[in-house]
Amino acid sequence: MSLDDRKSAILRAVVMEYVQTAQPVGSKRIATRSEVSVSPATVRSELADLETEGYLEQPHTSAGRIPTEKGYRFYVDSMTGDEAIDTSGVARVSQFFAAAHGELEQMLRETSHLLSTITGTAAVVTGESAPAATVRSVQLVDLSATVMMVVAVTSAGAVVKRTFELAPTGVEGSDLPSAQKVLTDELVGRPLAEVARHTFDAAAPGSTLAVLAAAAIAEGADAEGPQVYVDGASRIAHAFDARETVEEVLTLLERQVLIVGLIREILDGGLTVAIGSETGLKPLAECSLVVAPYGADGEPAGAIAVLGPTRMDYAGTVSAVSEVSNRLSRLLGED
Amino acid sequence: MSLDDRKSAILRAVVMEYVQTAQPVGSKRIATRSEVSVSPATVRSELADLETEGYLEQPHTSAGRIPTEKGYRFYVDSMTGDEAIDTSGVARVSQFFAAAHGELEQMLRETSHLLSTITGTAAVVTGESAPAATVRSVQLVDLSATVMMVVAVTSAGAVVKRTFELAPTGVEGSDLPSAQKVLTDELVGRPLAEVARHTFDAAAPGSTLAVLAAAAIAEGADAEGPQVYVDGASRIAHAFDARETVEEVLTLLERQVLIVGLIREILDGGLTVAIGSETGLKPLAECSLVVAPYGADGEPAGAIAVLGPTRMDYAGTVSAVSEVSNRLSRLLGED
DNA sequence: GCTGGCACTCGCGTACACTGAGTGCCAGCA
DNA sequence: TGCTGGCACTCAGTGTACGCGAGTGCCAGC
Repeated sequence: MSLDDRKSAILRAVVMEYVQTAQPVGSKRIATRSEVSVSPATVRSELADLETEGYLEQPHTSAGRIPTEKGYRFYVDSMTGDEAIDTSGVARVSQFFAAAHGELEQMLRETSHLLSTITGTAAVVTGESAPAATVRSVQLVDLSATVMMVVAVTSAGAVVKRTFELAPTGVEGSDLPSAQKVLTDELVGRPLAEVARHTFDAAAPGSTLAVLAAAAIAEGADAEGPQVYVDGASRIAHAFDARETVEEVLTLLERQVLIVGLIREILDGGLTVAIGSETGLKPLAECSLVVAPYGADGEPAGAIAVLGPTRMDYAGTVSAVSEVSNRLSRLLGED
Repeated sequence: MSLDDRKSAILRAVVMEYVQTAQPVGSKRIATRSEVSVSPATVRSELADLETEGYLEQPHTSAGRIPTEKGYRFYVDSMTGDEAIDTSGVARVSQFFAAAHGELEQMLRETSHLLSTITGTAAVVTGESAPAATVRSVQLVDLSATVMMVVAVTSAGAVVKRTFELAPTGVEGSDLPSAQKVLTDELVGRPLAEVARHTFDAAAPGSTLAVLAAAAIAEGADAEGPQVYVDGASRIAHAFDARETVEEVLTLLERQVLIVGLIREILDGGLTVAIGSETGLKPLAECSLVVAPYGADGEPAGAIAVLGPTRMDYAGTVSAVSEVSNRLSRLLGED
């Protein structure tokens, strides 16, 4: 069911006005906007239609209209990309990525901060999942007589580390050099996910220590958990009146596994907007999520997301997320 | 200025009652508690005294009393350790540390979660500061033709990593083995803080690459930032009515550098309680902070802290923080 | 088909009285 | 001297009444 031009313009005007003022918007205010040049009475008639069609709702009889999820959805779907181009936001993104350097993790952390600052709400950046990468280097380090640490670097530049105890197993720490050689020879080049089930030649010197170390790497990779960088959670407190809502949303943001799953669920090839119940989570009934993947050369490496109230600046947020995702992908592609 | 027994008992009763109910407490309720067996009129007279002495205040004339910072301070100073022993909390701490194993970082993260769950408010765990440790191992890894990564492990088991580019410097990646040897020979055993100003023999093969790598390590150690694990920030939303306060406190919790500085500032050898303005930060005017150091064999390794409203369960929180700090220290001492 | 006009609805803010928890003070009692 | 019951007083919070005004739906007329 599509809307005629005037209805569409009015609906879009309602959304923009409501997003900006957080107040139910009435016919008079719409009529004075430039997009529609008709009288308030005409607008009222259109508003009534839009309400019966489910795009708008009235908090109470004598109030203006506010968009429903369906209304926001129409607005988002009808965005052309040229509304409210926040040049300062884009400029900040450019500036950030021009100056970006150094560690991937730190950069992702800063990216989430950037997104949060630009959009004025909470931002999440997801790092790549480790298991896909291959082992690039393995290093054994003895921390004490009985404790060893194994550090593996993956082709993606991620570091997996884990300490393990020698004492209960009776393995000699003096096997370190030979175990080091076994590990390097046998694991480098293999996918991280295969390390757990790799079998070593039991006859080779240092192989028992190598087995322990390999197991530790596998454990470390599992325990690592998802890489998630959340920033601007405090801004959620700004967005909602009900402290209960604030608490629920914040709690969700703390459950990183949930967030990662949610983003993965919503992600759909490109930039996606999930509005209210579309997120599939009860605590997010009043929230919207804008997600986009990033990665070099079409290989998805992770995702960036912005979480705000349904009443959010979709145009600005989408352009910010899109810009960050593009620049981030390009940067990764350079390496 | 010390208080006589009855005044002290009444003040303590007011604090306990207010912490529990969040309501200004009146003379009648105090009189019906078991600690004091006098009439409400007598209690009123004492309350009036306590108010003029600055331990209590009245929100308005016809309301009960609530403790001032001075009142809370007296209460905390007069705690003997045997009030409201939350056995279930201590049991959970025991259980947690009995099952604890594996990576230090992950354990600290889980520790902050534990503290937050037990105390019902926000918890912070600080990791050790890297610069103090010495270098235990250095590993060079080539990620691509032009990008290298250097990974250093410290004696404390911390990993410092950093990528750096070869391209602009014209350094050959083929020098890797010799640079690896130079780095290992010259850096292992030295404090991490000294790596930045170490000079290499320019004549040695691979020394230019080694210089780059050493600089990268130093950068990585700096960029690492403080290790901070915050959990239960969402519970702050529960503690305050004013969304403004919530936002300020949450923002503070996001500024990890601030938190670390704050904790270091407050920490004073042992378990310390900072009440309201004692924290020295405006946004925390209505908060209290319970901090305690941990570390093996008297060597401080970090700190744990609980951040809640001034109206918090001091007895329970102090016992939880104390228990966690002890168990954590003991666990670290075992290694 | 758009518009101005009109009657209607209803949330919100103000005013006001009432209630009740809690206080300070005082006279009397042990 | 110190505790207690009694009493007048204060004042936040609550409920009711009411006018205002923003906003609506409907309709006759251009």
